[in-house]
Amino acid sequence: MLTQAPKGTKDILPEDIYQWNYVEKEFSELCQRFGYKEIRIPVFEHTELFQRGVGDTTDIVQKEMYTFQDKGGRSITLRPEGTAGVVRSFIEHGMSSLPQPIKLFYKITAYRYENVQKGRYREFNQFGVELLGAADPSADAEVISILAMFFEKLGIQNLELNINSIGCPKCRSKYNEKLKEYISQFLGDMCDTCKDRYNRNPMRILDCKEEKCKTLMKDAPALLDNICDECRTHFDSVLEKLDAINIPYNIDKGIVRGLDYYTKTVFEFVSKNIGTQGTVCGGGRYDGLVEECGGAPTPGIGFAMGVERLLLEMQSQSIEIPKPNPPDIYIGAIGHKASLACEKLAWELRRQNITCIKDIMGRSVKAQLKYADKIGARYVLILGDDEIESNKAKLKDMQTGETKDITLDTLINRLLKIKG
RNA sequence: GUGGGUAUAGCUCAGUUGGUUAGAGCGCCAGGUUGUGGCCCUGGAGGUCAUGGGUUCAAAUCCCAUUAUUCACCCCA
Repeated sequence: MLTQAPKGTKDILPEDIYQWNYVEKEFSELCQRFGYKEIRIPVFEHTELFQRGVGDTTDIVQKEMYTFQDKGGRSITLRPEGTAGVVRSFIEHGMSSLPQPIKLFYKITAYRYENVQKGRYREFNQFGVELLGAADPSADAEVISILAMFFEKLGIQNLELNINSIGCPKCRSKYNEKLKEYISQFLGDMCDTCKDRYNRNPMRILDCKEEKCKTLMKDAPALLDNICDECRTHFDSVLEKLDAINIPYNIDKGIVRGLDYYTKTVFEFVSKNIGTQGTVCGGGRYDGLVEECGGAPTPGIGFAMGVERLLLEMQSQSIEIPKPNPPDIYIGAIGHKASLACEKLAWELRRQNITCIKDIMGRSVKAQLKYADKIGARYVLILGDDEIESNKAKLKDMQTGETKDITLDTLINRLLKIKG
């Protein structure tokens, strides 16, 4: 146990970190290109924020939160997602009096106590965007287009965009009545969880994977066919805008996001080849959330993307991520005098932005060369007494194996030139 | 919370019907004359055979439990 990371957590090792750095950088750059600014929010919040924001009836709040009491007796929860914290920050810092809309993005870890499987961990990483203060369908389309462009930028193909509208509270309560009426005739034949859902959140029954429930629900009225005129117009307009920028989508009447705050547009990008947890990202509109959390009524829309799933998908599509450059030069020293000269030289090279590795093991020349080879150094310079005397050294090109005489004074310029 | 698979060196894996001191490849470290990598050769370090019980003269091997891991259900990113 002592030497084992807790269940559902993972080290990201030095040999893999370039992949994370790459997608993080690409995401940040793209968001900024759309006018979004990064926000960093706390890893933990007051538990009630998530109870209120994510919703008391959700699985996340009911059984998946890392909740504990701090030494001051407060109930604290590790964030299970990012939206609630961002909304809290929006309210706390009075962002409604900044020029609207507020466009934010973030890169966070999140925590859910669930059983682990492929593409699902207890500590996981999300990239997210929240757009607050814009009620227009253009906002929905913009947020979705960030994702489409992000995938395009990374070279990811064939993710399916599924989209739906789950209406506003008004049409949803009407629909819930209608749905319950439909279900009531054979409620007795459904699975236990669905019986439970019937009272708490009947819409979830549409999502049940039990065969018997599925067949019973086959002819159930779809929410999308029962939303009010305003929601319908909004939805049609979102689709029209997606068409205008050639983003393909499937209308999926079955999408019911698992968080209570969603209204109107909900969507997800799904992969078929990274296992059963194929949702790479999901999002939607949450026009009631800011008010629910104590702010002025403010529309909002956003998404969250699972970075582990994103990387899985990139691997499954064999997308190559640029690897970091190997060291420009390795400097080896023989003897005391040389090692002092070597310190000075390495310092100067590094100051000039040259990646320089030097011996700190006191190894033999042969071992130093071996090491330089293993770390992929482009050049090797060996310094001994002779070189210091003559102020000349042999610079070895590790790719060709050639060595050339070079005066030490010109080394830096020479390397800078080679680097381009 | 539920079900299946798996657990031997840093990594990938052998290990016979239970039978001496548990192996290989890769990796790591050192060496193969005086100051030069890759290939080759030699040597070395590194294992509580996941943990705890049980059966047996004898267990990495058979049985039970626990833990971890993995895949799936549920749910989600």
